Amino acid sequence: MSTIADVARLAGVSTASVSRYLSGQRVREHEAIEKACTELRYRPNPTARSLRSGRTRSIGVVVPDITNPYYAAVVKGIQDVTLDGPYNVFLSGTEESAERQHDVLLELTGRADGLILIPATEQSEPSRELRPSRIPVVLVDREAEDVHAFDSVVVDNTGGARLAAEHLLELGHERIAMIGGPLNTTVGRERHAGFVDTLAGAGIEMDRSHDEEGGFNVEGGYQAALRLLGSRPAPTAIFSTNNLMTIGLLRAVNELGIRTPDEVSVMGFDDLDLGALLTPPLTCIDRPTEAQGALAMRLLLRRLEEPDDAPPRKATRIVMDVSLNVRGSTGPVPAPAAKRRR
Amino acid sequence: MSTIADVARLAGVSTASVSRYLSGQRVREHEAIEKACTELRYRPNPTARSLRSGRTRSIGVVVPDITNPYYAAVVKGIQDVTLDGPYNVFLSGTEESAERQHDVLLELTGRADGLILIPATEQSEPSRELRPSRIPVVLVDREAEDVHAFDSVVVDNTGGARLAAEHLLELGHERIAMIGGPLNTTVGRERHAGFVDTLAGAGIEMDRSHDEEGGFNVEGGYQAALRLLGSRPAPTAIFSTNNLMTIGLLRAVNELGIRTPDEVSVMGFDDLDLGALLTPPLTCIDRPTEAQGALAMRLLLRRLEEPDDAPPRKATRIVMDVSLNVRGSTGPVPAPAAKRRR
DNA sequence: GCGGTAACAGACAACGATTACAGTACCTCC
DNA sequence: GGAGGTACTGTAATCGTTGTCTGTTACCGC
Repeated sequence: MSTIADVARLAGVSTASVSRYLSGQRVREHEAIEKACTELRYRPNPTARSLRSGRTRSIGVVVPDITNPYYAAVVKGIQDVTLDGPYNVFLSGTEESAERQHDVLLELTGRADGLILIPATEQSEPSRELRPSRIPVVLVDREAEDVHAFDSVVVDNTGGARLAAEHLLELGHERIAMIGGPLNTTVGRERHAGFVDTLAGAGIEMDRSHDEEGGFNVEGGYQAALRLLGSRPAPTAIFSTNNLMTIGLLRAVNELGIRTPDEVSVMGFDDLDLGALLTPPLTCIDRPTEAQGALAMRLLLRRLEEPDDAPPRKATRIVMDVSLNVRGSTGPVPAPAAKRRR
Repeated sequence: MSTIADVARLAGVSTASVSRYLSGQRVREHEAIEKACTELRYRPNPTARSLRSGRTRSIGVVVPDITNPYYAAVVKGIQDVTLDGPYNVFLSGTEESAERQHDVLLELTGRADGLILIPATEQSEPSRELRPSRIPVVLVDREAEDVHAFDSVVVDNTGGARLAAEHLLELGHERIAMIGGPLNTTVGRERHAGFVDTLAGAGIEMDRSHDEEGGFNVEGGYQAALRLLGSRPAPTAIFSTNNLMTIGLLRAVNELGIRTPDEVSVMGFDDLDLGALLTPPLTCIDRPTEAQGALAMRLLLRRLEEPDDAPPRKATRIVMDVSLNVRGSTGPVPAPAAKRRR
């Protein structure tokens, strides 16, 4: 690899002139320099630039698991925004482990100018690692304990859960179950509260045994669904509060040979990749995914482009709307027959 | 951020001693240095290290589209291997564009020690960008024109297509259609040849109108499927040669209200995320995904850890086996009735 | 012809780490 | 006591770039 010194020598000027030429300043020998650059196939060394300038021109993106289509979509949204900019993306996975997240954050704060983080768990308070380094951070999907410390992009979890509850109520369901996430996460809490409170507002108290927790993963959703579908009286509708648990739920329904929506209505928070192609197609709460990532990246860019002496700006918190996507997996309560029987 | 000089000052030693301490050499004042390091929360600046050592401790991973679950799985496999190593991962997307791939490669060759590349298209010969930089590259899934230039990890496309053809033949199908990929890609060619040749070997010539091309994307698969399902006589079985086109195919089948496998058997190359949960569950050619990524990363690590003066090693080409996963979407040819009718 | 001022030039010092080199202390052994 | 070895130390050069500082030149108006 040739260096700026090689170019300078070939063009018969100083390295300073080459540097100036590269940064677009007027330079007398610009023709000779340009010629030398192409001849030597010169590309400035990004590492040296970073050392000198103190900016790495990289951002770090930390997700729990890239194979989760939701996270992949967020990353895609981020990439769409970075596309024409100067920033490259470091991608790291935490596997939902607080310890690993700690390591990853420590590593990336040294290598990146800014971070987009989907926290693994909320106990794993990222403030400790992140505050001292002073680099800007945007949280996506989940929030940190100290909401005001970082910019964040989240969705209206409470509202989404309310939409789900209202939809099921409208269909006439009363024995309604939910598969929630851990209540020590904001997302878990909000979706739980939004759902339970809406039911309560309609005078329906959810049976304790119908209030399951599935750990936001496929297996947890599957086990929870098995318990729900085996309970008597069984729920006539089940709301799963994230995509992975919905997959577990569908697997359980499938294995038990239970018909949807004739015997039980099911719906999820988050669409599935093939949600529309399932039989019946999945009713769900839809939320923006790529748009969430894109928005997070724009927030981050705004921070990165701020001059160092700019007055500190308060953390921005963006809440994105979700919508109800009614397809075939929810239907009227299979009431009369089933009810009369007992 | 504190520097090695700060630590040295606080510990009352030279920067050289601190550096030696950090690299594990015996140092007299190691206690004072350790204390100073923790007190100042010292973390060595990776950029400075890179500049000095000439190694960035990063690798670049270039995929066409991270929202494709197959590519996401490959990335996951790569991450699993990097987990405990010193390497960080730059992730870039090419959006299947040769031009964008060109830019990305140019950018990453300057910032990474090695590259794992899933080429966007094969016309976009990556050799031109990559050869001069001398950094090791491993190709995944698709190959470059000059096979011997780079390590690669691919799957047995021909064998997979053969398995698919044999499966359909065993079920008694004769009017068999395929939705292939572009024939200017190795993958497209191999899957096409494997399928067509196997049919021919059984004395079955595929109708020209049943030999569709779907561009390896959802829309292409959908359009091709519409044409196939509308053709007369319609095929009794359709083989789609990648996951995206399979989604398009399923969408078309769904919209037209055609029953599988009663009216038409469908199968795909690559499993789908929810393939097992579809009704009927999807028969497909299964291939390793995360394992492909992990293997690629190990190949790359081997190159990266080679001393600079090592004798040049020939390119390694690894072909991974695929398997047939029979589920419900393929069945016996709906023969008698349909056949007799004409 | 001269002072003043653009408009550019090159030398050199950073940025933060590593490492070759050249000490310097201390110990051992004759 | 001195030679020679061991075990460490600090100084300074280096990686490739950029920005500051200090020229140097050309051209302007008077």
